[in-house]
Amino acid sequence: MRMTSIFGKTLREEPAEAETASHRLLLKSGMIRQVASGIYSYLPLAWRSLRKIENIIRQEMDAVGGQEVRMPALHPRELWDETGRAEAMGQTLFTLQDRRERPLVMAPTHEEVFTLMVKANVHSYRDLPRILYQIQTKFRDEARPRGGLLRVREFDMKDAYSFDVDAEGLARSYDAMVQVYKNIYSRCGLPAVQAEADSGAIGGKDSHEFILPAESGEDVLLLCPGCGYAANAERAESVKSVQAEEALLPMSEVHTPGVKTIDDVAAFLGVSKSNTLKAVFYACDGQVVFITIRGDLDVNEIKLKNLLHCKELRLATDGEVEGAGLVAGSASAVGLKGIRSVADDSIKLGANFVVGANRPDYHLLGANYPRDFEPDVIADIALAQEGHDCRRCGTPLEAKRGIEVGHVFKLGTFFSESLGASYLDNDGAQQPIVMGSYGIGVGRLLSAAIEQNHDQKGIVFPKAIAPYQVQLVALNVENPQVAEAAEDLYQRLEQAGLEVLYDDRSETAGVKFNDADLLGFPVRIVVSPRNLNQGSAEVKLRRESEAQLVGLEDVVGKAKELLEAD
RNA sequence: CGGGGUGUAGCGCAGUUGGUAGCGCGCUACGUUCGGGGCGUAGAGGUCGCCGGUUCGAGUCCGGCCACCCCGACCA
Repeated sequence: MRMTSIFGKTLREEPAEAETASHRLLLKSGMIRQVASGIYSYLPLAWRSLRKIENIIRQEMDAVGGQEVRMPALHPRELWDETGRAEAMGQTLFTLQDRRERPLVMAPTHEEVFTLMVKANVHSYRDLPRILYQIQTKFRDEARPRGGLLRVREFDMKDAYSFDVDAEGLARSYDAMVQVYKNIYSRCGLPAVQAEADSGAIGGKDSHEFILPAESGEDVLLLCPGCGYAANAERAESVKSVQAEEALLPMSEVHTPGVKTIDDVAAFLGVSKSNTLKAVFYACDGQVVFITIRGDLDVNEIKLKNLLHCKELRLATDGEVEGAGLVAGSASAVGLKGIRSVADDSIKLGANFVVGANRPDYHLLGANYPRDFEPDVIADIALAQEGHDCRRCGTPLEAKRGIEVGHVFKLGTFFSESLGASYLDNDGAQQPIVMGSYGIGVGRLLSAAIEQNHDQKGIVFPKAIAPYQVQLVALNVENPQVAEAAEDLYQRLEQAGLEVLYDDRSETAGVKFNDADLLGFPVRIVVSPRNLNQGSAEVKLRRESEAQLVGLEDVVGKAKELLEAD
């Protein structure tokens, strides 16, 4: 392709809208164009890269026996009502009506239609296992699209679904898919970390996310440098310190005028925060829930939401707290009646806690579980944080922001049971099909790859996903010798099967070099009067600063060699 | 949905007390220059986000709306 022919232009000035590196570089290089919030057009360079990513995904999926299919993006809403997901997805689901006012949805994912298709085509254990996938457009009305292609409302996604006879089969499919994902990231130049993830209210038991550490990411990853444990902060567990054993003291009241927060209580009474219990009030589908957690810890709302099985969880309003007869700032579960009470298991790790006295300006000393209070449920609902110790090896955990570049779920039988997808086992008994689901966003992978691979001057494309492999730069194209040599080289490079973008514009050297650095193809070849005087051209990798002079006849070989070694 | 910000040429921006809209980049033509965004001359390019109001007159003042960006909440 010639630079004078290609559709799309690089920008000289920084796009004002873009803050994250990949967004800025995608706009500046003229690869994408925004149409509306979270909706983008892809120009030829971006599209070539996206197709390369898709093909890598196809190759890896096919290698484990995945079969590519194609599902509709438009679904009848009743299908989503049947599994309850229309309600669960809420406003994220794009909905519309057809001319007869029948409700439809623009599909955000495809568990339902895949399950139905399998229901129609799988009847026996002999038809299993299967792994099906598609690469197709998804629609999600995200509350806040951001970061260019990082979070958008319309995007191409590879979604795969596994269908097995039992949990053991699912485990095999799941492991195979995990390996597929690792291969994909490695080929795309992404050091993604496999992390334990929350599977959501409808997901099954096991779930992992693949997270690329990056400042621009939206997720928080907790990593153990000691043993490699990695988990999304939504789900991570950590060691809660254990207080030294001490004899139980009787409860006694203490006057604490104006003291409300845990910090104030600990400071006023001269105790550590882990010697206090904190009361937090949530509204779970409108019902006030009383949470008790040790003062040094915070509530993980995802864990709490999963525990309570509620659709909507939020902090209770002041009105709701008062209405429930609770005293904010001096509340505790001691003597609590008529309100659902949940506690973090940290209440067992210590004794003689300071708690609220349930009347303003007073606290209680020497509160002990279960002598003085007994919550309805005790579970791990604490937020793991940086500096907490790893559950497995005790090393302090590190926190990193990251981009979720893939998510795998063990779904179990939720969808097969709600939609009636079953098979006959070899005893002739009906069994629900056991499912897994696996997703990768193609555009997010591209932007993540750029987040990971760029420098001050521009993109440094990993070779497998670069729109072109070679940028051929001719300086002084008006010079007939340069034009002739560059044309000849261009032909020979293409004949050798290399993908070349030939910069045949009459621009100055600075413009061309800056554009070459911005676009960031792996190999740059420079033809100029200076090089031609030595019968040579210059060959250089984008990620290296030093070029080498190579005889014109050897340039094609050198370019191939560099690409293979890269 | 809460908080903050921005809408003027393809991109980046200026526009004073209200008086018929400007700069840089890019684009077109010509000339010059030629190894890291060179220079000159001449051009083309605008419903000033939208609607309403005030006024002789609104990019500018007032009211309403819309869009986009950032932080947070949310995210099967």
